[in-house]
Parts: sequence; C-alpha cells; structure tokens
Amino acid sequence: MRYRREDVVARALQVLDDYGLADLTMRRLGTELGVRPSALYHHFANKQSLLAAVADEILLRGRHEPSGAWDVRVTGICTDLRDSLLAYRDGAEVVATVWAFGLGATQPHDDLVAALNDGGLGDLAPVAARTLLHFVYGHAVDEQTHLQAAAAGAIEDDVRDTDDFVTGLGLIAAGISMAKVVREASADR
Amino acid sequence: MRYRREDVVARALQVLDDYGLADLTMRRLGTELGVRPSALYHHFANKQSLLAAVADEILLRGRHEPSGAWDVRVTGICTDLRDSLLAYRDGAEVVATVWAFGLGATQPHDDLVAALNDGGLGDLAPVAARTLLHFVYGHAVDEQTHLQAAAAGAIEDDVRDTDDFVTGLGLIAAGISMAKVVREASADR
DNA sequence: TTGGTCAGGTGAACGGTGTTCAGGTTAAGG
DNA sequence: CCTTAACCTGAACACCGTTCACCTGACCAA
Repeated sequence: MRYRREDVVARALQVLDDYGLADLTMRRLGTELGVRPSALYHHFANKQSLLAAVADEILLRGRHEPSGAWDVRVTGICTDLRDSLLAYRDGAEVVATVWAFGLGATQPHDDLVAALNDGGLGDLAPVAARTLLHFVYGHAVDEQTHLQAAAAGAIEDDVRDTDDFVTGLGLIAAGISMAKVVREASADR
Repeated sequence: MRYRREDVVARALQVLDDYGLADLTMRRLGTELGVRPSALYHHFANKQSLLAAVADEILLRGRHEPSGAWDVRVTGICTDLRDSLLAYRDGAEVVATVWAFGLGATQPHDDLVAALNDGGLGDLAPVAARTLLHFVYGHAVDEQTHLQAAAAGAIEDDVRDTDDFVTGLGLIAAGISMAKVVREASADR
C-alpha cells in the first residue's frame, strides 16, 4: 500500500485523537500505516510540517462559513473555533502551537480580522483579533489539559468550563464594543 | 563542589537565558554544573519539577507588591507579569506551561483574583483573572517567539508589540469595567 | 578521635525520540 | 515495453529523560 500526503494527515489525526499528542510520534504513525518512519519524510520535511497539516485539517473539518452581523460573527467564529479545538484530543495544543510558530492555522485569524473590519474597528482589528485568539486558545488548552488530568484521577466539573468560556468571551466582546464607540466618538471630533 | 537545590535552579535559569528552552536539557545543565545528569535527580523528581522551580524563580525575581486602586492594580499586575516573562529567554513559554499544568506559578493568578475581588467583581473574579492571564501569556509567548524568529532572519517591528499589549490589555480591562457596572445594576433590582 | 549517617554524585545502562541517506521497489505514462 | 519519478527500506546518528546499584565526603554525636 502506498500513501499520499492526505492519507498520512488523516491517519495522524486519528492517532492524535486516539492516543494523544505525546504518542503521535513518527515511529508510531509509521507503524500505524505499516511503513518505516523514514517514509514519512517523503511527504513532510519534518514533524512540524506534519503537525501544521494536522492543525489545518482540524480547522477545515470544523469550519462554518461566518455569517450575520459583525459582532455575532465574531463570537460565532470564536465558539466554532473552540468546538473545532475540542473535537480532537490535544487539538487545542496542536493548533495553538502551529499558529504561534507561524506555520499555518491562519484561517480563524483571517476570519476574525475580516469580521472586525466590517465592524469598523479600523486599525484596532488586528489587535482585537489576536486578543480574542489568545483567549480562545488559552482557554481551550486549559480545558483540555484539565479534562485529561481528570481522566486519570479525581472528578472535575465539566459544564463549568463552557460557562467560563462564554463569560470570558463576553468580557472581551464588551471591551471591543466599548473601544468601537470610543473610536467613533473621537472620529467625530 | 556540591550543590543545593537553589544553586541548580539558578544555573538552570542562566542556561535558559543563554541557550533557550530547547537547549535546557538535563545533560546540558549537568555539564554546566560539572556533574552527571543523574545527580540532578537528587534535587528534583523530574524535569517538570525543575522547570516549575525555574518558573517560580522567574516570577519571584520580577515581582512587585501590588498596590493602589483595584483597577490600576490589575493592569499593574499584568504589565509586571509581562516584564517578568520577557526578562529571560523563553520565559513566557516556561511559566505558561508550568501554570497550565498546575505545577506552580500561581502568584499572578492569586494577585489578580485578590485585586478583582477588591473591585467587587464577585464570582466574576476567577473568570476575569484567567481571561487576563490567557492574554498576557499568549501575547508574551507570541512576542518571544517572533522575537527569536527575527533574531535568525528578517527584521521585525519591536515597539509595535508593546503598543499591542497595552491596547489588548485595555480592551479586556474595559470589558471588565463594563461587567462590573452591569453586575452592580442587576444587584439593585 | 572515632565511627556512623546520609545528602550528593558516579557510571552505565534502558528505551525512547527526530532525522538522514544510499539504495531498492513499484506504479504510471509515453 | 521501458523509463521516470514517487514511494519506501534499513541502518545508522546523535540526542533525550530516567533509573539504579554503588561510591564518597562532610558533618555530628559519642
């Protein structure tokens, strides 16, 4: 059996979901495909590139085209992003890392900037977008970490995290609305 | 020469600052101290514990006792934390990871919750504190990553990041103030 | 002064990791 | 059919964190 790039990515995503990021190793993935680890380097220059492709695949599978008013679109992008990250084991860490290293996973950022620009945020749009992303990624990583720690020990609250996410997101959204008002008021001067 | 726990931590912090997190290995640290790697396990149960001690040391060295009105204290804690993270190479990633894994680095969180409680945020205090932390950690990690990428390639903007930090922090602070007002208004009902 | 205790260190190994590379194999297209 | 290129092998390299039986030297009580 010979594989194409997309086959490897799909299998990597499955290994990630089944065994976690720590066990997503080139040897493990090779074994899973019935192939030597070195064969994987015909599809990806290194492991980071593989993970970048996995991150993009995670985002692609959970993507909803943003629609509606700019502010509901902003919160929609964030909650959809969160759902995408939580849909696969360690998904948040993978996507956050890839994004931080600038190797991919730019879709959520681009969508957010577009929505914020439609909202008239002007040059505040990029800052606001990154602020939102830092929150979503940080919260999702936290949630997934504690969720996995709870799976091997004491029981933790589950529903709490969703409320926390909505509340935290609302906090930032409120700050953005406020900044928009201030911006427009100073533009009238 | 025989070492104590604190000596090892100090040296680890120096290795981190000089060579980065990737090169802060048990073997490297051992060599730096003129000691076999196995000797380090007399001071720390594992590498994670070592890193936790390093993270706490980073925070301790940059710590300023919070003072003033609750809201200036909140922004003060955040900017001081950012300064602490940026004071050492890869400091942000180390502290953020230790905090995420729940192995230490709780001081900033505790300080924030205290300040927000003084501000009458009530049960919103923990959520607001974590939202602020996610922003500070995320922004600092981003900044340090791009700063290091710029050190080995194209030139990047430096001052921009500080402005972005202040702006983003202001966004969240505004959201918190707004939530506080809403909270107090609904309490009058 | 002596003898014991124990924190600190040694040396060697174990099982893992990402990555490289010269060469073999197989499917597809002219 | 034969060539070409994509795919894969096998073996090695240089690391990594961690464990464990054993040694050593400073300190303290007798």
